[in-house]
Amino acid sequence: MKASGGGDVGADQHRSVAPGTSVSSMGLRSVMRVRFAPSPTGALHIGGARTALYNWLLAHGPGDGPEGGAAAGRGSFVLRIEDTDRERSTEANVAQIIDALAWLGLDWDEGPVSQLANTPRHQEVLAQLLARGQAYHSSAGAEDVKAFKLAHGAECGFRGEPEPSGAVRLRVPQEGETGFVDLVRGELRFPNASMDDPVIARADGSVLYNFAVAVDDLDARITHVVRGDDHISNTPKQLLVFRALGAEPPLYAHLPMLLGPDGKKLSKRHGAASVQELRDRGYLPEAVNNYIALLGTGFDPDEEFFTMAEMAARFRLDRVSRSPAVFDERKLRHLNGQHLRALTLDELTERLERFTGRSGLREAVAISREKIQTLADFWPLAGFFFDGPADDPAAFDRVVGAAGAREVLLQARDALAVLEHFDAGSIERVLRELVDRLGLKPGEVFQPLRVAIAGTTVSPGIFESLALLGRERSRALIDAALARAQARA
RNA sequence: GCCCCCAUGGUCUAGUGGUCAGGACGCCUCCCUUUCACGGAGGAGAUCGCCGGUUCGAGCCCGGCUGGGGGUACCA
Repeated sequence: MKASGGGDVGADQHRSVAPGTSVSSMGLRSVMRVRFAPSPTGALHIGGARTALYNWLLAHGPGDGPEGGAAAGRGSFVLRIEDTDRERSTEANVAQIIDALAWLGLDWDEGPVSQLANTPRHQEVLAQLLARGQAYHSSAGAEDVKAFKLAHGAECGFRGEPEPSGAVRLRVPQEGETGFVDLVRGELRFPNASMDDPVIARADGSVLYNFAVAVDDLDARITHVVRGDDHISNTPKQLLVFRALGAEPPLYAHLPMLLGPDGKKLSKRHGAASVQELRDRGYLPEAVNNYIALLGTGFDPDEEFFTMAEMAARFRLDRVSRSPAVFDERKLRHLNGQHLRALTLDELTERLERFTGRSGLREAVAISREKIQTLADFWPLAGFFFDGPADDPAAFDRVVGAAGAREVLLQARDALAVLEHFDAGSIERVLRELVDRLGLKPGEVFQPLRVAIAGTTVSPGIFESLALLGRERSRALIDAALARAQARA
C-alpha cells in the first residue's frame, strides 16, 4: 500500500496561518486513537451511530501513517460516556447506547469510561489553570455578558475580572485567532477577540463539557477527534484549553448533520430515528452500517454495497461530504435486501428465528429470501406455513370466488393427489399440464391455489409452497378453501 | 445581533479547469414470469442556488448575494 490521504493531511497541518494564530500542528501518527463520546441524554440515533461508525472505521482502517496500518498496527477505539450533565444523563440511556453499539457491531477497545469518574483529574487541572492565572473565578452571568456586549459591541468577546469566587472562566487571549485544519472542511479560524471567556467550571466547582473533553482527550492520548459539526464552534474553546496546558491537541474532523425526510434536523418524531427502531423494523446491522456510511461519503464511483471490512479499508476522512444528508429509508430498504441475500441460508434463518421468536424456519426462508427486503417482511409472506392461511376475505372472494375458480381447485387437488413424489418439480409439471388441459392462463390456476393455501395473494412460489406444506396439508387447505367458497357463494 | 459552517436531478453521491455532468435509491416502460420480489434492458428527471470575476475554456478557482444550518448556557 502506498502513502495516501494521511500524508497530505500532515502536510496541510503545517500550512502557515496568520501570525498570532494557534493552529493544531500535530505531526503524522502511525496509530490512530479515536473515540466516540455520546452524552446519555437520549437514545442513540442514526446521526450518532454514523459518528460511531466513522470512528470505528478509522480505528480498523489502514491508519493515517505513511505505511498505513500494516506497519503501524490497528488503531484504538475508545468509548467515553459524557455524563457531566447530571440533570439529563441517565443509566437507562447509557445502557441503550451500549446496546445499540453492540448490535451494530461497533465494538470498542477501551471503555466505556465515565467522564464523571474522571472528576479528580479535572479538579487537579482546573486548580493548575487557576494557579497560573490562565483561568479565573467570575460571578458574571448571562445578563452580565449581555450587558458587556451592549457596552463593547456584539463582536467583542466577554472578558471578566478575577473575583474571589464564582464560576471559573478560561482566559482567552485578546490578540490573534484560534484555528485548526479540520480534516473534512479544511482550515477553520476563529478570531480570539470575538470569543467570550468560556465558563469551564460551575460555581460549585463541577467542570463543564468543553473543559472536561479537552482534558479527557489529552489524557486518553486521542489522536483524532471525529464528531458532529455542531461541535465546530466548541473546538476553539477546547483548543484554548490544550494551549493553556501547553499540550499538543488532537486532529479534528467534523461530520455534517443528518436530516429527516422533511429536510429538518433528525429527531424522535422522524420514524426510524433511533438504532433500536431500525432493528425492530427488521433491518440488518450490516445494512444499517453500509447505508449510514454512504450518507456522507462515497467509497467507489459506481458501487454501493460494502462489508465493514471493505469500508474500513476504503474510508477516508478527506472524502467525507461537507453538506448535511437526508436519511432515506427507501434506500436503506434496498440495501438491506442486498445484505439479506448475501447472507448464507443458515445465517439468515438464525436471524429470522431470533427476530420472529419462532423456530424451524429454514425451509420457508429458503423459498422466501428472494422476496423480502427486511426481516419484518418474512412473516407476512411466509407465516401461513406455520399459523395457517392469512385472513384476507377480500382477496379470497375476488380470487377463489371468481368464476371457474372452484372447478380449478377441484381439478388441482385431484391432480396433486396422484403425484408419486410431492416435490416442487413434480408439482410444477402436473399443474402446468392442468393449465394446458383446461386451456387457461397460468395465473388462473396458480392464483386460486395460492389464495387457498396462503389466504392471500402474495406468497413464495406456488410449487415450492405446496411442496413445503406437504401433500396432506395442501389437500386439507384446498378442501377448506373449497368448503369456504361453497359457504360464501 | 454576533461567530462559524454548508449549497451537483426528489434523495444519497462521483466529478477536483477541457467527452452529451457518471452511479445508486425512488419513479415510468419493457423483458423474465405464477403473485410479490429478484434479475436484465431502456426512459423521464440537473439552467451544477444566484450574480459577478479569473481563464481560450468553470460544477470545479476568487468575490459578493440569497437560501439553509450550527454555536452564542454555571447543556453536551
